[in-house]
Amino acid sequence: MPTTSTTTNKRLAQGARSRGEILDAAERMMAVRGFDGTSVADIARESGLPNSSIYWHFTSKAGILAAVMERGAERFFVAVENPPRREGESPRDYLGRAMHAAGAVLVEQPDFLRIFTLLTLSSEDEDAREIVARVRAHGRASLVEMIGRAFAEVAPDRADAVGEATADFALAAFDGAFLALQFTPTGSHEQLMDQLAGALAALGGDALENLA
Amino acid sequence: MPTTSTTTNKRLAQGARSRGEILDAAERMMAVRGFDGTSVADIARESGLPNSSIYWHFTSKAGILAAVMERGAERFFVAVENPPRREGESPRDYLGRAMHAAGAVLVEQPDFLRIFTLLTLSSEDEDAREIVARVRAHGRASLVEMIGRAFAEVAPDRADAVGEATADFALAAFDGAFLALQFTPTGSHEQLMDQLAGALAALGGDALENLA
Amino acid sequence: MPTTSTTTNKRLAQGARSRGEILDAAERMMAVRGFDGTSVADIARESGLPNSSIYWHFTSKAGILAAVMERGAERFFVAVENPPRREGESPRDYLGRAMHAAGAVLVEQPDFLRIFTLLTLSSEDEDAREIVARVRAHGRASLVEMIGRAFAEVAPDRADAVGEATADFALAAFDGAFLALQFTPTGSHEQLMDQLAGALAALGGDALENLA
Amino acid sequence: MPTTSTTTNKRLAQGARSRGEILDAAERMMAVRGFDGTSVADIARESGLPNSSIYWHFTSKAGILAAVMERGAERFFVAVENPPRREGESPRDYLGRAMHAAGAVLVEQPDFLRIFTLLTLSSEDEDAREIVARVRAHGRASLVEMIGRAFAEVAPDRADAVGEATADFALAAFDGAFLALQFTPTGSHEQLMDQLAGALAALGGDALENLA
DNA sequence: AATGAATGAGCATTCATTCAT
DNA sequence: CATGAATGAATGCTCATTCAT
Repeated sequence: MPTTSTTTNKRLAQGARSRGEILDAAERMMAVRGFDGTSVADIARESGLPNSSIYWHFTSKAGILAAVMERGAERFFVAVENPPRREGESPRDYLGRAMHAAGAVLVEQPDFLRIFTLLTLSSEDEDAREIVARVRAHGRASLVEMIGRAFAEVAPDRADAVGEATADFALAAFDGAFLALQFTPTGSHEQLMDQLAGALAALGGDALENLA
Repeated sequence: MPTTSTTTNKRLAQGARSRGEILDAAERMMAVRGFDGTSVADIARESGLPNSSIYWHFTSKAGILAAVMERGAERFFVAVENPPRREGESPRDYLGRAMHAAGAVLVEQPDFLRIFTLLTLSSEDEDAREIVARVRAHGRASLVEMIGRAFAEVAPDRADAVGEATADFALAAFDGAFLALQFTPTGSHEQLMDQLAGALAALGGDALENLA
Repeated sequence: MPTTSTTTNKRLAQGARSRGEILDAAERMMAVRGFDGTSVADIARESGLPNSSIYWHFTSKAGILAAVMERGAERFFVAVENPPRREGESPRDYLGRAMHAAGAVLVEQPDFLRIFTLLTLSSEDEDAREIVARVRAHGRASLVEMIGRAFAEVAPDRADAVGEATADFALAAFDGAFLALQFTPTGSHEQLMDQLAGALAALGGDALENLA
Repeated sequence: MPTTSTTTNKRLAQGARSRGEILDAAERMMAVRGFDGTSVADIARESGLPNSSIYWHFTSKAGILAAVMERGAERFFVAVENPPRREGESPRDYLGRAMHAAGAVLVEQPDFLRIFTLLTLSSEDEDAREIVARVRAHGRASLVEMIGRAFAEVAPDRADAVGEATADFALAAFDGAFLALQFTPTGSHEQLMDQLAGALAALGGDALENLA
């Protein structure tokens, strides 16, 4: 593992570069072949570094996955910020805009999402489950906020409750859209996002009534 | 009159039983650890047969997966039959009933669906892709029919078009519901199915107007 | 193993046919891939019989080899009969004719000779060594006789001694010719045989003088 | 000035030593049991290194064979240098001396020659065939030169043609001598070499006349 | 900050052989 | 006369990991 001493910056820089290259290689390969299907030797070959150098930067293969996910989650969290609401905008219109923005992550970070989804399905590993839980919770929170913001004007008091009531459905549809895209890479995620916005507007309206 | 003696049949029957046990073991393990995470030795141990016996029944590890999927797909196709519509039933009500029935597969055949979803994400293999394609196509067709049936009374001429327009969204939401359930095994798939029915009723109504 | 009882001839005939097909398949494959390189499963596939049927006809894989060699040796012994001498024919001329005839075996029984040569090189096995010894001894004896016959007229009393003195060299050259042919299948074995006849005529002449 | 430190060299040297030991073990075993008859585990046991270490030094079992042959061919090429001719020496006498020297390789490099001959017989592999072709071509060229040198004085203009005309026969006899020695390890290769010299002197004389 | 060499455990697969039928 | 099913031992090879340098 790298020392934190104040040796020449060049070494530090080179170290960081190598680390990044390993993570890039690992992310690319694991997205395609999965965690088990990607060997440390594969990552070494892909990154151009010798096998053993990987163990200087990471303690284990699982450690690489953890680092890939950590970096990916960071980027993901940055990307899923909801847009501000425009005055007078209907819930349906806001949801359309926000969902469209959120959908960008489907095509911009497919590698991260593939590994993430694979992890959702196979994680017996404790560390992995924790990351999955954190990312899912964050994604859900973002959807809760999005839906809440959509209904903030028409029902300021019950907006949050509406978000809470429909977020799981929204998250499921979002996940499913990603899955569909994996199988049909040419598919239109934009139509799916738009339909999801429509669905949430309707479901939200229903929930609003039930909460009355 | 069969020429094969009863003694021969006994031998054959035992062979078929062994084959089935191998498939059971493989399905169970691959659903949990994935294809790469499941070794042939694992399957052997789980099925109680020696490693080499597996190769009497299947030509390769990939062949086991293919057989697991084939058998699973058959069972799946049997299970996803849509219920008949009741007279006077609203689209929303029929969709609620049908979706609820369809949702049963989520808890009844989780192993098959796990492997199937894993395969959707990682399949570079040609044979695997073909099975995935077949099952997805069948599932989608079933949803098209379900939605069409729901709107058959209110718009006999445009019912099929409505199904076609919303099936991809429905499929995505269905997939996503399964995914959510994998991460939160205690979650309520019934609520998700009910919300999906509501969403489809709304989206279907919209589509109906656009088609007018 | 087959019973020797007087059951219907049909069964016996079928048994013999199967046995022969196994031997044919084994000879073909072992000539190309060697003994170790040929699996029982290979022979089964090539002969069209199930794996286990082979063990009804032969006790072991080594037993198949033994049978292949036995049959091959029989055929070989039939083929290497030397032609009779013509009156007044010079040693060189007779050797030319006889060597040419003997050379036919090089192209007519290449499979047997390949396995035989392979066996010469690798045989640790006792049974194999014995067969090799028998065939080599027979081949050598045939050459002794050939050379003896060639010189029978010019030196009736020392002809056999001449054969004895040059047979090892003749055998070596013969073996080497076969080897060369394996590497260069298009090569001319006839020229080699003719040169061998010339060489033996010369060496025989020398030997004749030394024996005087 | 080499940049590699002495400590690094130590590591490298040990690696080279291990590689050599693997080759030694492989050569020894393959000469006795053939390529197929020698397992990687055998080589590992014989060399004292674990199975997996062999794969650090070589990419495959076939790669080991290739390396064994490469090294063996190099040594072989060094060993088969023909001696210079002495003034006034007869073709027969020179051939006797040269053939005797060449025959040394039969007892000094039996392992290489065994593997080489085995390869001649069984090589379907392309790389193997290439090495066999190279070694055979080199050996033949050496014999051409030997015979040419023998006749250089008595027929300076036709000496090369004589070599060319008899080299294939010489090569065959040489191969055959090796083969005979494998079957009868106690046999006298020296007598065979001497007879081969005699045969070549005679055949060469004939060829000389035909070329006149 | 890195890396060449090594290693024990495990991988998918094939082996020669057996045996109940 | 024949064979479907099975099996323990081995096959060539890859795995994640370690460590001296």
